[in-house]
Amino acid sequence: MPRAGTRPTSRDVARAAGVSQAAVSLVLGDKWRGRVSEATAERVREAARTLGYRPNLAARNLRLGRTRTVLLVVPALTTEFFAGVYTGAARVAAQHGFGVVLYPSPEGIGPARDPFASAQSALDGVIASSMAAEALTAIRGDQLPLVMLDSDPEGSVGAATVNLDIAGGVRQVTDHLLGLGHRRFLHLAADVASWTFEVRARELAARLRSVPGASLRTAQAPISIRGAEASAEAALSLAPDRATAVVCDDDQLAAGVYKAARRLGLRVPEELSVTGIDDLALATAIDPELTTVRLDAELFGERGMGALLAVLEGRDPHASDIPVDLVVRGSTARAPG
Amino acid sequence: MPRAGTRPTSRDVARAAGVSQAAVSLVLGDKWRGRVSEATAERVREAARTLGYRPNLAARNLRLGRTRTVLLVVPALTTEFFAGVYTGAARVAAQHGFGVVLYPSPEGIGPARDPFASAQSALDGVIASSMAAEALTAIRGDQLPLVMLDSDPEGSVGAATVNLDIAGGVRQVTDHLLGLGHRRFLHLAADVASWTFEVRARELAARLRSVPGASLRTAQAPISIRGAEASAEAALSLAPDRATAVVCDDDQLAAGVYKAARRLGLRVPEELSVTGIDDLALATAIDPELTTVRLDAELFGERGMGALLAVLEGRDPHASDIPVDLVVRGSTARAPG
DNA sequence: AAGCCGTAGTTATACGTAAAACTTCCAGCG
DNA sequence: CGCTGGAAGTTTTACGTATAACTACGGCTT
Repeated sequence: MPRAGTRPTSRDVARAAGVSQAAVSLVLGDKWRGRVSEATAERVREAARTLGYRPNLAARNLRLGRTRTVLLVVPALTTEFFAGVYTGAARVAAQHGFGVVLYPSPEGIGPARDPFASAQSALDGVIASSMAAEALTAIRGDQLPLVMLDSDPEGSVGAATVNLDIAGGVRQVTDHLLGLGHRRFLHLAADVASWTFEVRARELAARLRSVPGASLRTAQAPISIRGAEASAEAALSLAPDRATAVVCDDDQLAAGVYKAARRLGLRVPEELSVTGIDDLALATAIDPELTTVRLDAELFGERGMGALLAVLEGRDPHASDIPVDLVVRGSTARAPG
Repeated sequence: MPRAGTRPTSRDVARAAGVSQAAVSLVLGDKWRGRVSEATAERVREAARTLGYRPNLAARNLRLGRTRTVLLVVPALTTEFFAGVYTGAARVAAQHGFGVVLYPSPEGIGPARDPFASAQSALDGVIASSMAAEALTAIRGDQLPLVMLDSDPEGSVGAATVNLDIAGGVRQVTDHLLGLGHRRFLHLAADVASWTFEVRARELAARLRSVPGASLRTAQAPISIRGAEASAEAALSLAPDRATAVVCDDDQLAAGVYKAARRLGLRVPEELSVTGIDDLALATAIDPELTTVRLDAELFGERGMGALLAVLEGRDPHASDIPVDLVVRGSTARAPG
């Protein structure tokens, strides 16, 4: 009989079933074939059920030296994108008996010097978005198996990388706008130092360089609607050779451009075409609906977890970029004039 | 010298500092006053530093019988609201040496029968949103300390509750619209069985019952822009006594109403006033900006964690509702006619 | 009949930490 | 001078699990 108020242990189950603790461990761990008779095994299972036995994870983790838990490090969860990444990662993890702990970037959460206060040694591996930069050094110090999301394949020596084909998406957006006759571009860039944004800038510039008569201006903005509004309003005020198309680093920035356009009396898409990246719910909430690049966040998370599992099992995390799709909606139209 | 490839243990630190393992535990656990000399303590700290020692959490948890980790159960993270709740909870938790594990509602994540596959016994307590209903029974079975967010104070026997003053918010919204002359109301309700939504319906109905000539119609919709659009379009098509004000259960639903209004050729706010609840970024992205009730998600999370800490320490989690604010923007105007 | 093997278990141990209980030494007091 | 008491440690144990190593026994082969 287990002492009241305490959770039953495998020893309590053993006592109830009239066997040794080892037998309980074997049966419940599904390692009993040829070691325990079917009748005894059933008695053990029955005892565990009636006592409501749950193995103590701390003890198991200590014994096994691993936790079957991985950490997902993401920037602030201000959009549903990383929620989707989490969902995908957690689904694949669950299929393999793993759990995923979500670690949104500090930003006032705790002692920033130790982003892993709650996790520390209790992890088997880490999946980290390149946007959560400051956490990386700490991870490296712990030399845990690491998968980087949307990060420079060259720069992340040692770590596996899983990337979205952002370059391809930007190419599609640019070609779409060029096809509509646009030549004067504004790139509204996120003011975050992260590879995934560098790719956007690089690809857009590269694409436009090959087009005679094309011009590209760049404005930086914090990733928020208000921030984008201010930045875009300033950039679009230069009347004479104002841009006719604004390529934004993400959908939130695009929503800010809508507001700036409204203030300036510019109609979207007649006088100004706007594009985003992400395809958030926001993209269809605003009017006109936003032409954007759809990123499959859940697939991204699934692939990330898949790669980490591969690393953990000593397999090769063969990385190929995840394709993205241009979704043409009402925010882009033929260039004016 | 610790064997290569393995993390150093407290015994390794002890060896390096020339003391016993117990001394290391005392020093690093800050329980050494009067038990270990300052000089020895410093030697231990130095050794721990140079070896890069991190205590093994599994061992500590096993020894102490607690994990200093709590679970936050929330519905899907499709808006930034629960991200804010997490941030607030995690901040307070960190100040008390606790960690918070986020558990977004299953919805295809894992074996739904066991929502705590990754957590199980490794928890000291749970904070759960009433919107994540199915998880509750499982929690109850584990009889962990529990704090419910936005849940019926009567219904949640035994558990502490922390609530937003949603009723007050609905009252403010209704009074605002009544003051603008509106009498025909449509309530666009979330089709989720949860106390926080029941309160909205009850309070709105109660308020309007006391107003002569006021009418209230209700339409249900899934919490998404598309869902709200379809539901609102149907409800607003009844031409003769169509509602002039739509009170929505949250901002996403309100965004759907905008789209329905656009399809029906109704101008917001001239012909139709619309209100939301939450004050998400979305509220200022749409045009006109949305009149809504601002909920302080971070404060909500802080209070939730505070209440749980109180329960864990045997104190009284004195619960008072968290005030909310009506934010009047461009989506509400005088009733037409 | 001796040896062997498969079945059905048990006993013993290790994981790393925290802390209770013990030891040793020395200073100070009566 | 013997005794007390505090300082500064050490030794030991327990937490609950998984598993390696061992035992006991009956049936079968040779």
